[in-house]
Amino acid sequence: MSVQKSAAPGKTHPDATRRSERSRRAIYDAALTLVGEVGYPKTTIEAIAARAGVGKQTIYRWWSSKADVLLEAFLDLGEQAAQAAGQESHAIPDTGDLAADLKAVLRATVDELRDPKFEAPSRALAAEGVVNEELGRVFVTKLLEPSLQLYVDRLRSAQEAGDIRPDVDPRIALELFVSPLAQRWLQHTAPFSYDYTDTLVDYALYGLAPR
Amino acid sequence: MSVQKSAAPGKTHPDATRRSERSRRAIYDAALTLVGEVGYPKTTIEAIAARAGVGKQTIYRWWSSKADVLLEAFLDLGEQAAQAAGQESHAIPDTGDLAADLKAVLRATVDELRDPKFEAPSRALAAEGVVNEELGRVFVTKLLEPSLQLYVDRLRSAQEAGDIRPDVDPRIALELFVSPLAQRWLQHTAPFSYDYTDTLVDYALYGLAPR
Amino acid sequence: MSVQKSAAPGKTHPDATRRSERSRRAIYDAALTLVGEVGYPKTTIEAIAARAGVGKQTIYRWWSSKADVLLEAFLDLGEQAAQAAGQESHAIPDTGDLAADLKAVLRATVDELRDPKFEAPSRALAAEGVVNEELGRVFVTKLLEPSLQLYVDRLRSAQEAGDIRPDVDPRIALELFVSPLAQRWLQHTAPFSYDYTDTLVDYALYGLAPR
Amino acid sequence: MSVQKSAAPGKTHPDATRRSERSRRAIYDAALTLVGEVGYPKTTIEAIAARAGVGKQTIYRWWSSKADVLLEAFLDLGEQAAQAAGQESHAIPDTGDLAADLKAVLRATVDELRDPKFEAPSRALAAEGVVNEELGRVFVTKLLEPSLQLYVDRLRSAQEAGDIRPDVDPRIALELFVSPLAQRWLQHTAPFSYDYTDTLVDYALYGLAPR
DNA sequence: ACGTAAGCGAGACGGTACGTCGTGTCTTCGG
DNA sequence: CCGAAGACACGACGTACCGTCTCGCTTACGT
Repeated sequence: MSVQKSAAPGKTHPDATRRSERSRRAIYDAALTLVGEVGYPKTTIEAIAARAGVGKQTIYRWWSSKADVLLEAFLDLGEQAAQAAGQESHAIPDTGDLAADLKAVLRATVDELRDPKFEAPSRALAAEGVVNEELGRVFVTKLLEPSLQLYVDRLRSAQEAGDIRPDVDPRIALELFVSPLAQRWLQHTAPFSYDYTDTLVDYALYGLAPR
Repeated sequence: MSVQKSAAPGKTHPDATRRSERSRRAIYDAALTLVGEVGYPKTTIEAIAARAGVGKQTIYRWWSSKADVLLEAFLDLGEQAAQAAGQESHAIPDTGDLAADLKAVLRATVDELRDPKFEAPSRALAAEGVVNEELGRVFVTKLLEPSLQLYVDRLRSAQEAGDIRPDVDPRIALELFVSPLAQRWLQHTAPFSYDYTDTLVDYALYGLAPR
Repeated sequence: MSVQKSAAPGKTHPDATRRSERSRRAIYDAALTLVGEVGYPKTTIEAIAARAGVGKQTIYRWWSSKADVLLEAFLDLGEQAAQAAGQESHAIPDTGDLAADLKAVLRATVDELRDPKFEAPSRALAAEGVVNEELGRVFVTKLLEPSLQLYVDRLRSAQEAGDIRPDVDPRIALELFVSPLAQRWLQHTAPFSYDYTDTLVDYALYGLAPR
Repeated sequence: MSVQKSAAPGKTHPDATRRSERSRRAIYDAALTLVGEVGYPKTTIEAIAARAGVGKQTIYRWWSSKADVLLEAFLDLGEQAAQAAGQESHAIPDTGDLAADLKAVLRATVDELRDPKFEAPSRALAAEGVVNEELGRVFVTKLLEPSLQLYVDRLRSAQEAGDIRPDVDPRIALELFVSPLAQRWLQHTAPFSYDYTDTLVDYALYGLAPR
């Protein structure tokens, strides 16, 4: 996968120093636009090349598949957004009130998942990752886990403050409220709302059984 | 979508009474087999037709897409499995020990998700459902929700027994342990084990905060 | 070929006495109309059946091919025209002036060949006959030769009158003026006119060499 | 039609300078071979492509129809034969004896029409030309008329020599012996022989009426 | 008069070929 | 010497007809 940093053992990339930055950007833009317009399955490499004003070979030279192009385009989009947002931290706030902090972050996540600009490509990537293990691995590693790690950090801090039982595994704990939201979004099993995410946090923190 | 009960407003199906049961079965078998053998993306309608000994048109006559064929084939597989299992109830056991009951069911689910016979087609359908809302809707309605309803029933019973707080919404509550498992399976975010599902049940029932 | 009267040695026709005259007529009409409208190659048996309000099998029951249907339809058209024209003889007039008689008949032929009602089907049949020897044989036997025989008769009469050399073979002689006209019509090698057919008769009767 | 020289007003051909000569030749060969083997109607574009080891698209890129492919293949065959024959003139011999010269050429024509190598494709093209005016036009222009022009030349020479009446139109005169032969061949109206063509020349030159 | 067997309209079926589109490779040519 | 342009072999698409095969349903015999 092109995303890897280390040199692939097989055929290596051409000289990256001579690469046209112009083309790279145009391809990212075209790919994201097309996925938004016609959906992932109808987005073709030929169309991306045509829209980007680029030869097909220029795409095949640097990426191995449509999914690969889109994945890098999406990563790039994220980086750009991050830079645009300046140094605004992605860390989860730590006001001392764990429930409130988690609810706030999940509400922000709800908003983000509803942003149509991100929806089409991220949904496409998630779907491809379900079926294509290689891409899925990269998707999780590069995009998903870094986000989840923020929850791990906040939960550890809560453990130190005594708000979470010390024997709880934060990496599993975060799934109690993150995964339900993810599933509702991915599989349209049910709509989501602020109320819903708030409830998730309450249930997760205090459990279902009577205290 | 062929799965719909109501007559479609657009072009209607041909006379279903004259339909060849033989062909229908052969197509289901071929579709499931091929998805298992070469994966969903490389499964083509031409190959299904050839393998089933059927004209392509016979597929296009009754289904609107590859995804539609596979969905029905999978539904049919489920029905057959259900019938084969006779009246053996799918209900979640109710021994009075809620945690034990849930852990047992989730362990069984883990086993099922690992069964390669079911994995390829269900993964394919789930992925398609992520990106194709119409199919996703049917997938959820016909396959997912009926299974989830069983948890709702068991949780309600637990509420009556006083094992779950009465103000808890069972439909949301079940997501605390089902969705994390689903996400690990779908997105390969992390491997799953009996330990993991046991932990999920414990966290969900008793919460993360100190009691 | 269905046109044959004698029972074919192989599979025999179904009971002809129960045949639906209504369907037969409707099929002839539909076939001729369609050939006129969309041309022979785009005329399909399915379309003929649909247009005639007839099941496909009713066509396959009585005819062996599209060409066969059209041939019979055209023969029937000719018979109908003949009957409509009453007993008006098709014989070539014999006024005693051979050249004038031939010119008159050829002028009538020119008119007929230009009648669009006849053009499409007869052109289609002629073309099919070029490539399909079996049909070509029937076409020539049933349609072409009977017409040519009329010229043979007239030329023989002229031989008796001393207007044609007695050693001339009339069957060959008629081709001197009939075939050129046929070729111009069939192959669009050149347009035809009354002048042209008059010239043909003159050349044929008196030769090219100085007298 | 691809044969046209002028740029078509509609969609234009792709860049002809990059065209694969190899493919072109292989397609010609495959087309002619297949027409010879299975006949024109059973010759499919798919089969031509497969036999030629070529993608279907490469055929559709350069030709508009099966007939068009075959026409060019046949024209090419003629050109190759012409080149192979070197500068050997195609002109009709002029020994001074017009009748003998014509008889000789017609006898050669009879032989050529019987050559199975030429028969299948030329018959197929002629048939197609009967029904498809556009192709017919090209067929006549490129193949038929150039041959007929040779007769025009010889007849004019005969006129200068006084062997043909000066008021005779050579373009019409040649049809007296060429068209009958053509019709017998095309429509199987009757078999042909050297005797027959000899007779045609005699009748045509000296007429049917007593001298 | 009444089955019963045929022709009939209808149309689903297994196939073949169509003409188009996209893939990934390869070659040509211009900046 | 990279990159745009695009021709190429390949293969799947979804459609159109082919010719065969049931389906009921008349319709007309032959007992």
